[in-house]
Amino acid sequence: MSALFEPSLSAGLPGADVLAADLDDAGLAATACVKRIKAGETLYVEGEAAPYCYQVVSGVVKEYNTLEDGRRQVADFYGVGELFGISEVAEQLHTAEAITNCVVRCYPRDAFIRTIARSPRLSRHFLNTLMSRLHRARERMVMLGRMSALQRISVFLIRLSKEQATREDVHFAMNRQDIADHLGLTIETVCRALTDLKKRGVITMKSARYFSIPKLHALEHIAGGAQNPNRLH
Amino acid sequence: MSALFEPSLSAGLPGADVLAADLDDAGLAATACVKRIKAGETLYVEGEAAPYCYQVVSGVVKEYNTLEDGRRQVADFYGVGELFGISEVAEQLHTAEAITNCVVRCYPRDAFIRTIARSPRLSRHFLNTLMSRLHRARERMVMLGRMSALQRISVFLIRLSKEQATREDVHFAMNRQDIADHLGLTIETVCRALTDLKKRGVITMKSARYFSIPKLHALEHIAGGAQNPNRLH
DNA sequence: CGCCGCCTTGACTCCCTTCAATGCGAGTGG
DNA sequence: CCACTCGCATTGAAGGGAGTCAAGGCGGCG
Repeated sequence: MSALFEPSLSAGLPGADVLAADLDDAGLAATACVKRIKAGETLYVEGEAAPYCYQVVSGVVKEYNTLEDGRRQVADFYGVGELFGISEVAEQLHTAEAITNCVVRCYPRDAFIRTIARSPRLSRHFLNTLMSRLHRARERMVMLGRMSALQRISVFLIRLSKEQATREDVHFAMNRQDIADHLGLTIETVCRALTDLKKRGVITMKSARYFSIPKLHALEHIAGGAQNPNRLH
Repeated sequence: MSALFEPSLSAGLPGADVLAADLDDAGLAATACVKRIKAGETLYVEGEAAPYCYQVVSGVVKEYNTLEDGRRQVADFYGVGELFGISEVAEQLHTAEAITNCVVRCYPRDAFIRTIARSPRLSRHFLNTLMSRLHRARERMVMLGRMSALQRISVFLIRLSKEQATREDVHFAMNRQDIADHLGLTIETVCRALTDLKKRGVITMKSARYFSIPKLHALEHIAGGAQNPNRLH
């Protein structure tokens, strides 16, 4: 479907995980199965047993946590090639849901970990994946803990733009609610921030799901914290 | 000095990292050196080269990022036994500073990674460490993105209490500013939340650096999101 | 005692949320 | 082709939680 995130892989940007080919070499391909899930369907739910871990073959998946009151925090979005659904315990820590129609490869968790640990090459690769995942999480902590709504949106738009390796007609695979849940905002605040950026001429939007960045420099300046925090309203 | 975090290690709670003994076995001890740093001193700064990664021998270390305007986001606090200062690139992503007087063991980064990857046992152990670190980061994202000040403080107090395995005279190794920077709040808000919990009788404090939890259940209830978000003021 | 760093409290402001209404595009059926 | 609907996105108005600014309070130490 949409090519979201794919460019990041071919470009070698963060997002490239352990390659399927590598896993094949290690004999994991035989144990893996492939699953198709439609947009909006849930792959697994927080708390349930985790016999498998997954890799996106096509489409985009989101992982999130739900609070008692129903609000959600989207931990991350995963695109083609990315691994997800694996943790130190055999229990899912998040709920995973397909944002677009998806194809995912499922690896039996225990065999996966055993195989990875046995191969120095895979170990190293997977360690790097985890460390860079941790890095991403840390960057998001800064965003959630210390940035204004406008800054968060700016950072997010820049990220999408980089992943798709273009400043023209960058695509939102996720809806406004998902963006809000990812950035720790409400859907209204997301809209208002986007409107604000449009009014400033920093971005343009040909539809709700596509934007361009005519003034990347200005966007980066806002994202970077600009002396004047560039608040909303 | 203070025993903060130590109980967590003996209790096997998250926090126990690759054991020094294991690293010794792998022949890394020979390459490691030990360093003493006084409270308040900086071990490394965001952006500089990262020839080493570290493990806390005694004391408590904080890792943080600084924004243009000087505000900080404390990514994590590390206690005895925990590894820190390692990422997928040979560059420090955070600034590390000693909160108390500390002793840390320094491992040459490249040798460390190579050795880990070569040993299935160490690989597996380190993978688990990273995954649980990622888990912690994700939990903090929920906290930063979706919780009120009172909830964040409650979660933090519970965490400290668990790590020190007591509900009596739990110790803050860090000052209020560090707590604020960790929880994405201001120092004043931290104080007010603590005062609020004291007024409710949920916690008591014999001094600014020690607290007890007479009503753990109530604290957990507040941390858990309580239908009524139990806002501040 | 008096200084100094850290902590606490108060008053006010403001960004973001909340609540509510409207807009808009896609799909459907008459 | 158009009316209708439904989900999603946008905009407006009002209120509140946390930030900001400012003034003490408290404990440790020379």
